[in-house]
Amino acid sequence: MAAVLLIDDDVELAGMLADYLRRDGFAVDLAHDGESGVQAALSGNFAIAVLDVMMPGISGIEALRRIRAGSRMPVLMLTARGDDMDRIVGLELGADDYVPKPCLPRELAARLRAILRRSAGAPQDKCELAVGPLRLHAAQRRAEWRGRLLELTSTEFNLLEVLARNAGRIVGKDELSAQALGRPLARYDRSIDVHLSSIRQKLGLLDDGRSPIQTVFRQGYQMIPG
Amino acid sequence: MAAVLLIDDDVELAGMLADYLRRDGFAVDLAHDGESGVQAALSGNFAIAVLDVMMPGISGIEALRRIRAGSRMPVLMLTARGDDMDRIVGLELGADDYVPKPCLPRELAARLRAILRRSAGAPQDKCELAVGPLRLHAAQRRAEWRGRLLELTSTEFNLLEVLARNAGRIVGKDELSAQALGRPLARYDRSIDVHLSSIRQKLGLLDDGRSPIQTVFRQGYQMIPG
DNA sequence: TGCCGGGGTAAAAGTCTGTAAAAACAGGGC
DNA sequence: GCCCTGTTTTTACAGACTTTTACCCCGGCA
Repeated sequence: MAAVLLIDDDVELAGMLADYLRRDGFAVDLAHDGESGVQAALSGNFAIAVLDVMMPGISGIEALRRIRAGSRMPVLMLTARGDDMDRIVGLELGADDYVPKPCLPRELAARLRAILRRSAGAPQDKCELAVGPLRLHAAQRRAEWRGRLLELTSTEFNLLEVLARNAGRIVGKDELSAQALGRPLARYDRSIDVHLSSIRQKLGLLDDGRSPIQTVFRQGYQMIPG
Repeated sequence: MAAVLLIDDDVELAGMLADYLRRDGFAVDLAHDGESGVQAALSGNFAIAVLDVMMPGISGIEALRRIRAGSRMPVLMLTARGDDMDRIVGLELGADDYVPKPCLPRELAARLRAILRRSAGAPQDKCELAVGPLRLHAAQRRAEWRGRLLELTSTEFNLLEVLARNAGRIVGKDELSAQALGRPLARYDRSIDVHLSSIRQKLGLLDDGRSPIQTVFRQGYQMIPG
């Protein structure tokens, strides 16, 4: 069934939760520290991650930030009760839900199912995207151009993905910054332009000699649909 | 980029949602009661409205009814969880989606994007436009004249597109400015004239030696259909 | 005829974008 | 901790695009 990644340093508690979830029909893998958790989350093998906020080493917040730098997978955070600070910071970083800890396994399972149901409905996630000569495997973060594997950095992939998902529509720089860089666009910020420049170099041209990503002066960029 | 109108009497919650949406790349304006919300929605300045069902004064349902009386803009409703009654009534009135409240900002953003994507696709004027020797592929921002690719700047393309969509009709400068430049026409503004001039140079003449874009003194410009 | 409000267009002025290169950052190994 | 390496952001400047300015023409009207 759904593959869940449970990231929690408390080995015993995590084990218990995992058992319950497995009995409930989930496939569960464990990570007991932030480092390996982030790595596993980015492997693309999980449908959702459950992340403990309080961990030695990288905190849950930091782990979430790193996951979000490379993936939009759903993340549910386990947080100390009433810890609003974390809640707000986490929301900005794009956590999908919170469950106060200690929690009832049954509630956790219910929330997981709710999130999965939601994200299955949202046309956002992970199938495969093809736009003209470009193919994106969002779940694996792989991109091909005319069948050749593209060597993109993480940010470049994010940008390309946002543009591809909105192919045919003009996407503003502010939106690109928010979605691909995870921060609002500041005045005089040229990051988007610079990354776009390198993406264009790596891609190449369309059959008619134009760039697959068009600049619309003062409005943004638009990927040409296929 | 996309302009969102958020109508909710809970000032604090609305403010938080607005902040999140702005960080996510939306342009957000707020209305804190139904009256002003409906008015703003009908101003035509927003791509989508988010409407709280529970409000003092006019309810969300009534607000939706009034908006629908004057506009077909997308409307997303925030509704108390499980409030099926409202859901059904709202659906009949033509709401585009529901999000249970309290809601996760991230989910709201995702749904907004989904609706906008849908409604961008719906008016399928995206396909091809042919006016005389001119062919326009709006979704690809591509223009051909007698089969040859035209090298137009962004603004030139916008102008040409507006004229082509209204081929045979006189389009006023104020309308051209609003649609192609995205701002109202100011006194002494000659931008339209200048861009038209360069478009004419890039196009060339019709078979009968006239310009494909005619000037109608004091009224505007007209593309010759055919 | 001479003035006036428009429009055509070249060129100046002001903005925005492309891109190379430097600087700042982050992760991994020692 | 410190260095090495690859990535992201900032900086700088050149070039492209848009808007403003200026000057010319046209036609209507007193």
